[in-house]
Amino acid sequence: MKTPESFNFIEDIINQDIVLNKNNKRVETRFPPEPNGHLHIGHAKSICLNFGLAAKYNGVCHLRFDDTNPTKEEAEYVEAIKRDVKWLGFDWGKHLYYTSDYFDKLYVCALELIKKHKAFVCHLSPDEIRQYRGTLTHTGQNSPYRECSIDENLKLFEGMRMGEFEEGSCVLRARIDMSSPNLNMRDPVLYRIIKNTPHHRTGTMWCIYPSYDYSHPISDAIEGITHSICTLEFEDHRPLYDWILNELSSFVCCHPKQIEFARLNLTNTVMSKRKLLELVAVGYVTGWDDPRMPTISGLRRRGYTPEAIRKFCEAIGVAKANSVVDIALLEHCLREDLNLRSPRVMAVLNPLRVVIDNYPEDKHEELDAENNPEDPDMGSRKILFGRVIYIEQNDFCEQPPKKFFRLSPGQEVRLKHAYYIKCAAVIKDEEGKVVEIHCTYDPETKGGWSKDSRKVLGTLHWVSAEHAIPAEVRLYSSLFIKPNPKEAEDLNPNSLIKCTALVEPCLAKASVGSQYQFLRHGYFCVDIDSAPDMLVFNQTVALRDSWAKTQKEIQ
RNA sequence: UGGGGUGUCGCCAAGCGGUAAGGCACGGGGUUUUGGAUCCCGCACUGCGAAGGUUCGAAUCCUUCCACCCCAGCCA
Repeated sequence: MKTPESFNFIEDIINQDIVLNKNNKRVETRFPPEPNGHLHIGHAKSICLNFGLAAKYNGVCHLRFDDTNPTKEEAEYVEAIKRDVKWLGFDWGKHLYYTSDYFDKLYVCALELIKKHKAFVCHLSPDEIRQYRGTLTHTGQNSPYRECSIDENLKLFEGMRMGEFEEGSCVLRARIDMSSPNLNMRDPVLYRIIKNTPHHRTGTMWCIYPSYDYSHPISDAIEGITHSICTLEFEDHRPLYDWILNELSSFVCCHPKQIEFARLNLTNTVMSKRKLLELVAVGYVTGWDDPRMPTISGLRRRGYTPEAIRKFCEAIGVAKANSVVDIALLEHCLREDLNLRSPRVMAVLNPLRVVIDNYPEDKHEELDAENNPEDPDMGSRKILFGRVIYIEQNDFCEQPPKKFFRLSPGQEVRLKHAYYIKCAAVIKDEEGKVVEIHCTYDPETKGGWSKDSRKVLGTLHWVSAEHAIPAEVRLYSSLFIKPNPKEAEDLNPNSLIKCTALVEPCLAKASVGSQYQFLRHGYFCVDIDSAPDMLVFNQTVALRDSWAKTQKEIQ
């Protein structure tokens, strides 16, 4: 994490540009998603970076949909992306753009390149283009169409636009250098023909579409972007980005600076659109918003907060080294945020029936329970106590290991907000499994305090058998077993475990999305699958569990 | 084997010639009506991919080497 005085390398560049009075000290960035899929936590890094930089330098950040390939893009994704960016807490204001807004301008620029003899229509087949391009170690060969006259090219390109050629029969190419060691400079494709696939915004108005390499620098320049931030794999494209803007300098007003940074990788998950799509398509997850997915919609449904994600993006820093961030850092940022805002509530996931023998049969009491020890302003609620309660199965052990602070024969524990109890008898089934225990309580310890201030080691959560309501709880762990998953076989078969829990009655009217801490378990939120008669909770993240560590040491 | 990048603690990441920030993870302790939270302490003892060199002084400059990542879509 950076100290307040330290800047990341992009900020260093911006600071220097400001000192040199570049762009009139203006800072303008953009987040340019292609509407061909859903945003994920990796995009969040880019969004936080671009919008964050703009905010920090009193600039603006545009949201621009890079919609130059109708065969892959859909309007539905546009709306989903807007929703996600907004949810993350960023506002593009009036700066919502589409590359397709610039198709006319892009076309005129292409004409200009042709007139300068810097672009030509090439009739080589895709396969031939590949062959002519050469390899990493061998230079390419000039296309036989490279020396066609300007007038001929103008005519042909116009023909392309008019739909006179079939898909794949020809393309517009830049005329740069087939012997360049940088393959991107070997006469790259600027326009290709796409017929029969209407564009989600321009319909059938165009049958030629600009490539990323061609449209991106021009779109940036049109919008007056000062710093065009992208990921590392575009580093090789920067000479082309600059070449295009230099050749078009009389047509576009400014020349943005392309800066590349390392994309985010997280342990135990995958980030590429292809792999995420595969998880959805194969049905390993229920959809893009499955709570196990690293998509923004998945994280949102899981119960992540925008604040936690932003904090995380701040914590991981921005640099050029390829890296894989430990998912534990994301979870740390999440807990840090949820700890302060989540009301505490009791839920028993694996119930064990407890009868308190010396508690009157028909009696029940209302007890006070604070909603959040971190925040007194969140107030308190009443909880109901009675003769029969449920505790967690693993909060009882007949023959406890060392350092077991919970209920066992002879050991006194506190029921949170209620009374001290002691185990008096254990009832088992034929197989020897504990099915019920009988306890006695100390009436002098109401609220969980004793006058003699005797110590109890453990405090257990519980619910009243008579009042608790059932709820489905979905427990999640990482989608992949290995920190750096490669194949489907690295998938975690137990990434989702469902169970039926007993929860406090106050949750009966909990609304979808609302977030709670289930005491001693973790943070949970109400899932959209909830029905009036059956709440469904997603485990957002478990509480840190030092007992689990101690147990491992003991073994 | 061409070009472009990157290598600082288990994982991120500051450092920009003056003697290795911070966060996560991990370990120890205090406190605690969540084995939560919180607080304190420890955590790169000539070490910054390696080897040489320049310098009073090098993670920072120079040289050579090594490792890893990206590029041969009419995808972005």
